[in-house]
Amino acid sequence: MSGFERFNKILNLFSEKRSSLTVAEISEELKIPSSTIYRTVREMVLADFLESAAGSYFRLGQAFIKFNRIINLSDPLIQAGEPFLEKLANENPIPSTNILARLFGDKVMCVSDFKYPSFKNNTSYQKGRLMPLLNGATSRAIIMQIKGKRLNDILNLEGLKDNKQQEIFIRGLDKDRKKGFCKTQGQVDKGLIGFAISINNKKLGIEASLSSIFNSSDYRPEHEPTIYANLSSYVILIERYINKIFFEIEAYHNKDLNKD
Amino acid sequence: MSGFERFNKILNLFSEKRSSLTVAEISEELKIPSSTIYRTVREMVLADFLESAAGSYFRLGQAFIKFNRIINLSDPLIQAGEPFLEKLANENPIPSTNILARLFGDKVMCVSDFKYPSFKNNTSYQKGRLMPLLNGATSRAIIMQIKGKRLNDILNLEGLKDNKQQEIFIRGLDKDRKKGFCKTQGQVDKGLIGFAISINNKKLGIEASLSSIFNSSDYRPEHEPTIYANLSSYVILIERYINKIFFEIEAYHNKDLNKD
DNA sequence: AATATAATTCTCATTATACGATAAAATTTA
DNA sequence: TAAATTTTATCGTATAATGAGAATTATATT
Repeated sequence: MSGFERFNKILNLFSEKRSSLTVAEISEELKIPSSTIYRTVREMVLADFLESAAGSYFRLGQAFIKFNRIINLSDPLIQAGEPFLEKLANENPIPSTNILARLFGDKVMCVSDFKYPSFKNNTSYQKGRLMPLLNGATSRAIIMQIKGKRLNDILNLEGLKDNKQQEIFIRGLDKDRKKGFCKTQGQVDKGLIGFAISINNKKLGIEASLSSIFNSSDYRPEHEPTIYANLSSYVILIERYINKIFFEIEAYHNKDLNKD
Repeated sequence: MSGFERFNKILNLFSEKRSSLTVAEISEELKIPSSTIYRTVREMVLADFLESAAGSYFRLGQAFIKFNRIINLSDPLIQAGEPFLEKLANENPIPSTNILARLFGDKVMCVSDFKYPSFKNNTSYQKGRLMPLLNGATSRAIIMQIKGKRLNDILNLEGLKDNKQQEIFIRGLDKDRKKGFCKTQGQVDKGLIGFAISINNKKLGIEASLSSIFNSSDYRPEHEPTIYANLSSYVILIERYINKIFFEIEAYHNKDLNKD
């Protein structure tokens, strides 16, 4: 096992449920001698990736808060989209959670969310959380941007290996792509209904979606036109803003070049 | 340079201002051959610490969003304190920003903040941002919990090496500690005035503070009693809640032991 | 479409350094 | 204070990281 691999494996032992670990526990989990773990953990503490807590436990360190902040301040999608989430929530005809999600490699992650105060249900969608790739409107509106070999690779990775099932899934995506939006009910959380539209920027490598999630019990068919109108117009605004950011980034890079 | 050190150095090239870099740039900055950087970057991309963006640039990856979320959901201080920040803002006599900050190693970091809607000034205090260690009430209320050799080490690290200056600074802290609170004006941001009280939990290794920041122009001396009353009562609540969490964590660990 | 240029991966010999067993030291608990 | 646990240090060895350069792939230019 290489140094970096070990580093990564140690970090991935931490979770919502298990937020602190002892060296002995890490050593046991990874089947690696504790003398080695001690050395690695010390390095990680020194670099703020871990911090020592009470009772010889270690937990995740401030480096993640720091780097997360940098992402928040610089991610084009978050920059462009976050300001609109609250407005979208206010304009929706019924209480909603509104989500910006992005494809990272082969995972869909929620990068920003705004919940209308009176929206009761606790959605699975929360900033920083990985989403099921094949379920829910949020993810579908992202996956439907991907085609060909890459789509097949991702579907295989997600366990959809059966050729017939894959074909059905892909045909469903094709339909949604033609319609221009996704709508799913209860695929991720029971009692919820979700609507989503794709956000895309090739130049920045952004494959994302904007979605609104409602309680099925609040929802009536006559709401649908407003929901789509809202999503569509905000997606246009967001994509335009992302494009603006792209040119700013490019200008910044070019400025750098001219310095030399 | 060791493998982990390189990994860390690469990450620390990223900042708010410089949020994406090419391999060539990294190689140039660190004076390391690009073949090596390519290999390391590839590993980091695979583990989601970096992601490739447009134009052969790389930026910070989703791992930081993920781990940041785990911290948010599990950090005892954030769990215990965050729910009170909005209430504190509402109860303060004038518009304020309210901050939970913590000592990590030798750095003070804001881990949560709530700004009252009509509070105009853009404070330097934001979640995820490192704070100046020797200035501002927020930091002072943390530093004043530390004594002896450790305090000296930190002061030296921060550049306060002159013995006489150190003595003056420490005597100031002693006074604040006796008073039980800190108050500073314009030390971090001009035109702002800050009040802070220490939060402490030895068992969990938490050295923190709760603070309220106001515009100096809004502030009148007659506000002070209310400000301190608010801060004090919320610190008591927060410390009590942290203690409760400590026992929950302990119970969880013990449960684990019994499994074997 | 063809070529030029840049970006990325691969190969391989060398050396550095990460590794783990064990001992020593420091810290915590009884 | 002693006992136990946690953490650091030591050191020979094996392994895995390194960097130069070639080969491949992707991107840009004409």
